[in-house]
Amino acid sequence: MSYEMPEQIFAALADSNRRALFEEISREPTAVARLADKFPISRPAVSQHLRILSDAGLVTVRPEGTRRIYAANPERLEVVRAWLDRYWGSVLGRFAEEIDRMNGGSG
Amino acid sequence: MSYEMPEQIFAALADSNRRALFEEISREPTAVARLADKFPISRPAVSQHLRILSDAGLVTVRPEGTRRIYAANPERLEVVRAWLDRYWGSVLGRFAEEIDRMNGGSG
DNA sequence: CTGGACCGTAAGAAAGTGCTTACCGTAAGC
DNA sequence: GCTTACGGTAAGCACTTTCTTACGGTCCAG
Repeated sequence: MSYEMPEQIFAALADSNRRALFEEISREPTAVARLADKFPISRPAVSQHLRILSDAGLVTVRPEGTRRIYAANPERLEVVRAWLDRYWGSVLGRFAEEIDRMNGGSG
Repeated sequence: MSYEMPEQIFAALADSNRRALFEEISREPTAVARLADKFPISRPAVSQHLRILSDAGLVTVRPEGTRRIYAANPERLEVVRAWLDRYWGSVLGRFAEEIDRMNGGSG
């Protein structure tokens, strides 16, 4: 396949805590401890979620002293949109074939 | 919240077998046994995936004799697109604020 | 009614996920 | 140096997911 599989991205976004973290980070680049304060999970749990988001390319890190500031990488969501567009393209393509067939295009 | 949470949809699409099943079904409404032939998993496994896709509203069923024909419900993906749009809206909103701030909008 | 095709569900095994606590390394401040 | 704040990672646990086989129910053909 010539397009990137959204495997990790969908998996990353499938968890509501991760989606919430991602949206929070999108509002403002944030350090880990601060995220752990805002969410009802421990700091290591936050770290682990951030790891998954990072592996999916959805967030980036910037060290700042002892802190690590996580920022969103919204462009990465283009992969999802591309998947949607491609999907719709093929579905609409099939729909067009159907219409064509109903108009006697091949029968 | 005034918009529907894409919880189940993202979860359903997070599995690659399920995405593949969904795309296959989108190409053409298909019976369970036929899907089981096309995929490297057992028929019950297919049934279970279809259940999850069905619960997420991504597919519909139509009985045909003893067969059950599964068809895709592509409109359901609008929930994903809506999430993306809403996300981008807020991100771009923040970006605009940033620009405004750089132009001395509030400082 | 009997036989065969189709399919959902139950049960159980194996693997994966998400959380916690405990620990260790690194950077800044005294 | 010593202490404090910060955060990644390991270990272990509970829960969930995903698959299998086994079973039972439904519809059509004869």
